[in-house]
Amino acid sequence: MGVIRKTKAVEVLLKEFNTNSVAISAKALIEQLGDTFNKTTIYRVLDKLEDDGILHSFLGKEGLKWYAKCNGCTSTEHNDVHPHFQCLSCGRVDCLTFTVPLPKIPNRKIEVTQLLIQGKCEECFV
Amino acid sequence: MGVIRKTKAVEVLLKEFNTNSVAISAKALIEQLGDTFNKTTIYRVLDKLEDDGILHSFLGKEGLKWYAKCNGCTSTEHNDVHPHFQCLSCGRVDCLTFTVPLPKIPNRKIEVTQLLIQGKCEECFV
DNA sequence: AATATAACGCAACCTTGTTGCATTAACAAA
DNA sequence: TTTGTTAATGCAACAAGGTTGCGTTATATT
Ligand SMILES: [Mn+2]
Ligand SMILES: [Mn+2]
Ligand SMILES: [Zn+2]
Ligand SMILES: [Zn+2]
Repeated sequence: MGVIRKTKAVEVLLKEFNTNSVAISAKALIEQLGDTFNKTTIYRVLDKLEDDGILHSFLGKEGLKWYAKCNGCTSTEHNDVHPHFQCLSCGRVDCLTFTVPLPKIPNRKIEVTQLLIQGKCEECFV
Repeated sequence: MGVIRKTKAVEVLLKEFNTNSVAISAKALIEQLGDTFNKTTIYRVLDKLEDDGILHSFLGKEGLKWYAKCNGCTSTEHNDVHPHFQCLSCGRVDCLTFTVPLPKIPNRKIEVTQLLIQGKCEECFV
């Protein structure tokens, strides 16, 4: 189940995702807020916000867990699935708005697709 | 640098990938061979075989590291990059032979793309 | 204000993977 | 075949990201 009480931690984490439009890793949030909140709390709040359809998560480089705001998802329906882009120079990660059409794979049922594109972002691309 | 001496561990691991056509996780190899070889050895041999262009690696569900045989790669050129499919029922992972065309992303340079498709494999798809 | 319990902090733990170092074994030269 | 070089191994200790259990705190309801 998701968030029930509007605690300080929920408030601060939500603000973090509302002021930044990029994705944020759990690791970065702990580095940034670890003095204010215990890392267990941060992991738990992120998890609950994902349950609520407010955030979605995905794995970046080296298997690190990243979170970003959802668009039009609910606790019952997580529909906004999309590729993510990770800059190999500055580390920045963001959501891409397009979807890639996959070819039919015979006799297999596709349930999830996760696409991570790595390269140089607008800032780092000369 | 890659493998220089044909040791027992190299031999056994290579056979593992030659008799199975699927991908194998480092974790599974350690579970299977951990009595015969130290896990450190297994990790190191896999790493070297990848350097040699004999194996390629990628991250599966939950950030676990998987390895599979390369086709036509060398130590200097790792060209066979492709999507992977992980069955959510039986856990089996294999390489997909197609490539997905990505749209141009303005002002960004794409260097790597990793696509993991999850669902039900031929065996588990009813 | 009193109560119920969701959320928290803390410590201890788990898992995958890595590092340093002494020992062993592959391989080629003698 | 013996010897010498050093790549590869085993072991123990560590690292990092994340999880769990439990006693305490604070939010929300009455
Ligand atoms: Mn979403
Ligand atoms: Mn390859
Ligand atoms: Zn960048
Ligand atoms: Zn399957």
